[in-house]
Amino acid sequence: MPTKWLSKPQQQAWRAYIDSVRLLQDALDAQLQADAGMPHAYYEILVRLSEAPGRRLRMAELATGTQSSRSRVSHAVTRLEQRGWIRREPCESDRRGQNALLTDEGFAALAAAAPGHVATVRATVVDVLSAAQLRALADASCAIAAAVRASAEHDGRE
Amino acid sequence: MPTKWLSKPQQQAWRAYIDSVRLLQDALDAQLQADAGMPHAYYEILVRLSEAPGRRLRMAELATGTQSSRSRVSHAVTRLEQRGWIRREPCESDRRGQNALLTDEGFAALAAAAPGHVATVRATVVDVLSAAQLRALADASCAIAAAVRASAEHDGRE
DNA sequence: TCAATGTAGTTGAGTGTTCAAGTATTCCGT
DNA sequence: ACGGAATACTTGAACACTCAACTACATTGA
Repeated sequence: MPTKWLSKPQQQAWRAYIDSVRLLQDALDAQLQADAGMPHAYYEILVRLSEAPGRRLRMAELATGTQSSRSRVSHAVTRLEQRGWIRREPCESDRRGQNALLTDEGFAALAAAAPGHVATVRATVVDVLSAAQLRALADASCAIAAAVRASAEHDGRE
Repeated sequence: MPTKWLSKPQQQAWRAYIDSVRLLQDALDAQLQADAGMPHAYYEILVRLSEAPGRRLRMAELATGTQSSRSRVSHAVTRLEQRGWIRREPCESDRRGQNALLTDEGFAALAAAAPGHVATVRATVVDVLSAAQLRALADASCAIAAAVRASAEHDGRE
């Protein structure tokens, strides 16, 4: 099957999108690294844990919750454990499992980092889009996420 | 100033967006790594060079063109040079400068990688959104990119 | 002309991510 | 009950990126 290339407007849209994504991610990482000493991915891990009952989650849940690989989470938790922000504990019901548990220090670090992060998110995304634009962005994002998951499944099952 | 937290719909939109971004970037990297042996960032470097007159660009232009830091591009070009896909050459007009030049092998590698990449972009983004959605995504992206650049400038000048 | 300042690019150390391979445990079918 | 397959998680090596420091050249202004 011959490749169906992108039309001009499609290509422009794609580039605008992917460029903005790179800029935004770098900005988020830079802000959190400078002000809170952690990359954005780590911040998201702390957020998930802080919202979980008992501030603890199975490693796999943490991975799916943050759209990450198990390996990534495993390494990240190791790092966060070294800083005293997370503890590991064995899982009751499944002896293969581990829970990651947010410590009080971790919660404090998250609480300290949150205002600056939210300010950045507002300054770069939420406050520069109209409500309708933000909704449209969310809709498109859901469609994209679903498509990525679908195509990953496709690849997996052959 | 007390932090102005995100409203519920704002937070949902933000999470949908940032989750989809992570999924998509990982998918793009995985596809290109598997099929073409390079990460997405390297692919974009080759694309920029392929479109430039004489297939060559100053390092700094390459950096701004790919929304990257100079350091990132410098490391990447070193790596791509080792694979024979890029060559460096001194710049005529400014003896501090370097041009990155896409080799024929590099162009061939890009040509080989392009169909698979475009297919992924279609399957995950372009073909799953309506024309209107894609336009909306592009608009939002432009606003985001502008805001990121503006806030970076803000930080820089103090 | 010359010193000060700015710009272009590189480098190395430290950090984060991926990939493949590993261990340990649980699940499933017979 | 038991052997094979699946699941949960970790690990180490290779790779990519960041940050700060560095060299080299250019520009500015007195």
